[in-house]
Amino acid sequence: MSKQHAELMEQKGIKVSHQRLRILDYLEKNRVHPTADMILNDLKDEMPSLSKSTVYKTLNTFVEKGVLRELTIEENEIRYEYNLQDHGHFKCIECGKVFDFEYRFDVDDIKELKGFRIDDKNIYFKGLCRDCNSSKVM
Amino acid sequence: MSKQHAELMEQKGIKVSHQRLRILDYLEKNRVHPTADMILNDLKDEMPSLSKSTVYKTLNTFVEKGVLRELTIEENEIRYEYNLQDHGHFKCIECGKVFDFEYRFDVDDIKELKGFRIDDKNIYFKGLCRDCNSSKVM
DNA sequence: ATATGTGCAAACTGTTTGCAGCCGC
DNA sequence: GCGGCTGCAAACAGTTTGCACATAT
Repeated sequence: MSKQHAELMEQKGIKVSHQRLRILDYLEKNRVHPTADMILNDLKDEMPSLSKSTVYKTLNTFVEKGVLRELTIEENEIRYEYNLQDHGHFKCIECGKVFDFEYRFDVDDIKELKGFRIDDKNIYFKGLCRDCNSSKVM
Repeated sequence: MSKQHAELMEQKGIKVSHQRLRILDYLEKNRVHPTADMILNDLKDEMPSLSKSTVYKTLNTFVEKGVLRELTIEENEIRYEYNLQDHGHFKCIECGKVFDFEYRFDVDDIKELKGFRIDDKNIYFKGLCRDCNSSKVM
């Protein structure tokens, strides 16, 4: 919903613009952890003048202001997601899809990290998703 | 120890060469999860003719053959480590150091991943390490 | 002699930056 | 009219690639 997103931006001190709204709407709808390039390509159909630099700058702004989260799953690309809640990711090496999962991880148990301040937790697995795994077996 | 590394390479079907030995020795000694660039810079003092492409090609060979592990902590660089054992990483956003830690993570508990085949687990946190954290408090 | 590892430079890719022009308040 | 967002093109950085030469067996 554009209206809620406009409010969200104002709360976070981000100037509302057409491009920014569309990018945020896109990320809310397309929860596939897209890269900047995917976002650009998809939005270009409806907004032919949209530029690469606007997409990158916008995404960086959103990440800085805590509206989006950046994911490092592959080393050569940044993926973005709307879901700010703590959760893990699973990337299927066959079909390329990225799945979310919930986890419980007791950080206090880890003796090596006593006294550390943990700001950001990142957990991702790779392998075969259910569909790709079962079609492999057959 | 170069000799053990030479044997290891032979076991894994990697031809032994001077450059490859030195790079592997370096990674065994310098357990700081270096990037290709750090390795190149450090080794260039003793081996001025060593080239970027040799370092990259060698590291890729080692990763393919399972001698080294690749880490994705930052999205714009690949780090390498000699330690193949399953463990987590913590990167301090202040001093930049990367710490290892052991974890227990029961994957069978995760309902979203039932039926998935998990090949690779990757866990990394960011924040302040003990030293940087305590100097912040003061 | 042959196979393959090495080193140089150029190509590639995702991301960032500088700057002129445009838009909304 | 002003601030700042947008879009273009160029710059950048890490990585990969093509190719000629060097090297070891």
